[in-house]
Amino acid sequence: MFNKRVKIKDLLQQDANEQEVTVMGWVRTFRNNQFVALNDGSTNNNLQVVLELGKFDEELLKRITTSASLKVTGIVLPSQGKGQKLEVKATLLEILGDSDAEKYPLQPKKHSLEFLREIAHLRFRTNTYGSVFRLRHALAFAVHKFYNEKGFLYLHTPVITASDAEGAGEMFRVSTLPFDNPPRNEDGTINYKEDFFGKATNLTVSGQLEGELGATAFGEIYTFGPTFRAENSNTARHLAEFWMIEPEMAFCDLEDNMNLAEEFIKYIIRYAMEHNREDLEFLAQRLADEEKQLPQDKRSELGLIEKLEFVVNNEFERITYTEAIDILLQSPAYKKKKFQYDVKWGIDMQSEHERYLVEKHFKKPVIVTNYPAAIKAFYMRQDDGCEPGRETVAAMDILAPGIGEIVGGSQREERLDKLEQRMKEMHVPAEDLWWYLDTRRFGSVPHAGFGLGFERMVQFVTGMGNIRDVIAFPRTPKNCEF
RNA sequence: UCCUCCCUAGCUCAGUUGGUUAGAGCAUCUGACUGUUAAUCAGAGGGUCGCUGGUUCAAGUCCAGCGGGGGGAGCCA
Repeated sequence: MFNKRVKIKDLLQQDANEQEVTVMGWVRTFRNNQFVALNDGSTNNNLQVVLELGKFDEELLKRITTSASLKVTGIVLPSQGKGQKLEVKATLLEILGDSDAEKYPLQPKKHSLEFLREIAHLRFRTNTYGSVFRLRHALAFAVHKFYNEKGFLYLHTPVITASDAEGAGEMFRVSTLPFDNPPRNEDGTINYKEDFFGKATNLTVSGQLEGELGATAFGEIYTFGPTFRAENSNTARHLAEFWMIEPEMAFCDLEDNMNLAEEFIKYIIRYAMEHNREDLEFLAQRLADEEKQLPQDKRSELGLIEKLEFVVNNEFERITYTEAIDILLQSPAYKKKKFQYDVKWGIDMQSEHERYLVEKHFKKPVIVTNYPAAIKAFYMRQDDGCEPGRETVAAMDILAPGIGEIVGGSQREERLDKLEQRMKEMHVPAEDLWWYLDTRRFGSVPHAGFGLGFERMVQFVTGMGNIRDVIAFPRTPKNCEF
């Protein structure tokens, strides 16, 4: 019978009622041969278990080492010590699993995130990752809660896909062919007709195209699943396997799309702030301590919680691409030639430009809309009435301080002729996407959607600087451990 | 993929112009103490200096290649 155990988080919220309880967890520290700091993952706050001197066998006490797992039954009493409101005076103590202190890599001391990343299977047992992953859970739950309350249908789009048409990046090939000797056509190319699906297949880079199929039947749908990019990206904000949320709405234009994205982001942040306050406070303190070592000018103006409150309580700035370029051209940074890359209408904005807009100029999340058609995807709706040479599309990117692009979306091109013409221009094979084009053939409607990188959202909320620290088992180039 | 920095004990890091037996703090172990808060005090053990090769009388230290990691950039979410 294990299910009679009390979660430490719940126990710590009770009064010291002198009742008997049973708790289970892992030892964080064992002080003075008397005090066990026990943690069960429900909170960073440890339960103090008191072992009265002489009551327990010496050999048993020796086995209470860092991360040994314990079952403790005892009486909940007001704590005589200072660090906690209550404690459990043990009457029964059972070691469920020993932990060899000489071999166990985690110690009751500060470890670097780089080291902990190498022991990702154990890092959940630290306060930092405990808070990060409880927050990740809260955010994921809030995503579903938000869309459910809005009447969106959760659509599971496929992980394996045959469409290579989206151009969102390099793809991972999925195949059961023998890679050392695959069947070949007469011209030497690989014969995918012999492959499992009878054609070349890959892991998905986006559920959007399938999402549009759902939206043009259910009205509003969202997807929330894993996404794969085989880019050789070695940065603190890229993963080869990450999670993305992609809502797609029929009868929806660019402005509706922006409104939803802004409301959505604020909702899930607010949910985390309400439900995981202690974890946020812990991470805020961690970040503040870390920044103490930085020079004054590199430190954040706002603490983590102040930053989130600011985002939740203020409107996102909304500007067009053209306005963004004008701001950059007028900026002191541009005039002093501080930018490494040149600024002019038509460029794809570089990180330094986006950072200037978000972190220096507006100091809040910014939604940039109506990008040049030439630098955006084929499915984005072409703006009407553009002057020649300045064609734009109804795209919108949300840029967040410290993270960069957190949302990318657009109103979709619902006019069949315009879509087909654009696909031709961009060499997207229309015959492979016949099913996508059918939505424009049969009852086409104005519709829009966006993708939100979930890990980047978790980074933003937790303040973690490296995306590898907000996903349980990060997949990056040359790294697929665990 | 490019630029740049780093790799010394379980962890974090010192290690001088190349020079005898490579150090510290924390952790671990042993003992003491016992209402502690990353407990404290005393002692002990613990090293293929990332790997391979080169220069040299002599390499942790200099050079080259490879591997791994950090920061920045590109690609993007």
